[in-house]
Amino acid sequence: MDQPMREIPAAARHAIGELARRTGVKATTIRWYEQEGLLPPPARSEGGHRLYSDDHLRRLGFIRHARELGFAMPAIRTLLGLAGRPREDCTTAHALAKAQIAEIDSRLRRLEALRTELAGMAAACEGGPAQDCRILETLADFEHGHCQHHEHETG
Amino acid sequence: MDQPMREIPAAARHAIGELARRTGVKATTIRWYEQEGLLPPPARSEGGHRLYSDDHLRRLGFIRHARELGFAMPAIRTLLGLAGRPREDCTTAHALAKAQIAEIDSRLRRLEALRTELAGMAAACEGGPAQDCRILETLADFEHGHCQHHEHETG
DNA sequence: CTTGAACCTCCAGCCACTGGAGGTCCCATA
DNA sequence: TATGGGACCTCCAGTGGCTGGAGGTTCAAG
Repeated sequence: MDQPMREIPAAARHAIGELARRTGVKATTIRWYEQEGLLPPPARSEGGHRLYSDDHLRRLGFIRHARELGFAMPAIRTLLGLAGRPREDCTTAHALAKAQIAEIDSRLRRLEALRTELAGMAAACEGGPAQDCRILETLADFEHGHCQHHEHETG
Repeated sequence: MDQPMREIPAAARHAIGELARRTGVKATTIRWYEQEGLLPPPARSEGGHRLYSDDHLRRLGFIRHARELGFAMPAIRTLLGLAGRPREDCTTAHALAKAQIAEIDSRLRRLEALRTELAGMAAACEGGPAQDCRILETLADFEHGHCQHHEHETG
């Protein structure tokens, strides 16, 4: 009997392109994460190519997932740190998640308001020359809503 | 009788700070708009301070309003151009507004999905040590959703 | 005339990457 | 073993839409 069990998976070596393919994070971005200290520097081949372990793969997946959920980099750093200290209480993670939800809620409200206003503008416009266009008119009404919504989001 | 009518309002001169106060756009941003060609260079005082006309004020209001609605700079340039050619058909404005609505709709859908996932994570976590934290667990599940949502928005 | 707020220019920095230039390495096939 | 071409390397500049600071000048009120 051969003994394939001795090959522990965590030691597998993956090129950057493979990591990119498997996580959906571009190779350039992976290198940038390394530079920023989010991902530890991997081993290198003799020629200098990066060789990643399964730990790298997992960590990168964690980062990607957190990014997709809209967590900012500082929050991700915190979460990564916490994930690496399993005995610590997870209150921080909880707080970060709640803050993220609150952030998303505020964006949702803002976007819904924008949507309503845009839809109103678009519906009011009946075509024809620009001088009669309700869209342009509404935009030009610069006094409008000046004090109502100065929470800025840009979209 | 004096003749105050001769003082046409469009010729009034406003300092950059006044423009900033009245439009809610910071002075630095106003200067930057000028640099980017969104706002024409205003007159200057002898000492070099910018002196804006009411036309500037209106144009800046237009820009601010469009920005608040989430239009990107290129779209704003187009809208400004259109607003300056009143005889032209406003189809372009209509199309831009519709595109903006579509963009907002897509962001809304994405944010709603994120909200759902985050809320689920937060609800599943019952506190305790990080090693049992469902939030961290979910984040670490890097295979998760890899193929479902690769429209990226980052929140 | 003095004060100090407002203004000026220039330039660097923010976030989270992205892309290009110019070169090197790896490995599958002939 | 040679070769071709794709994957990889580093370095650096650019993206959008501003923002802030340094260091100096001007303006208007008192």
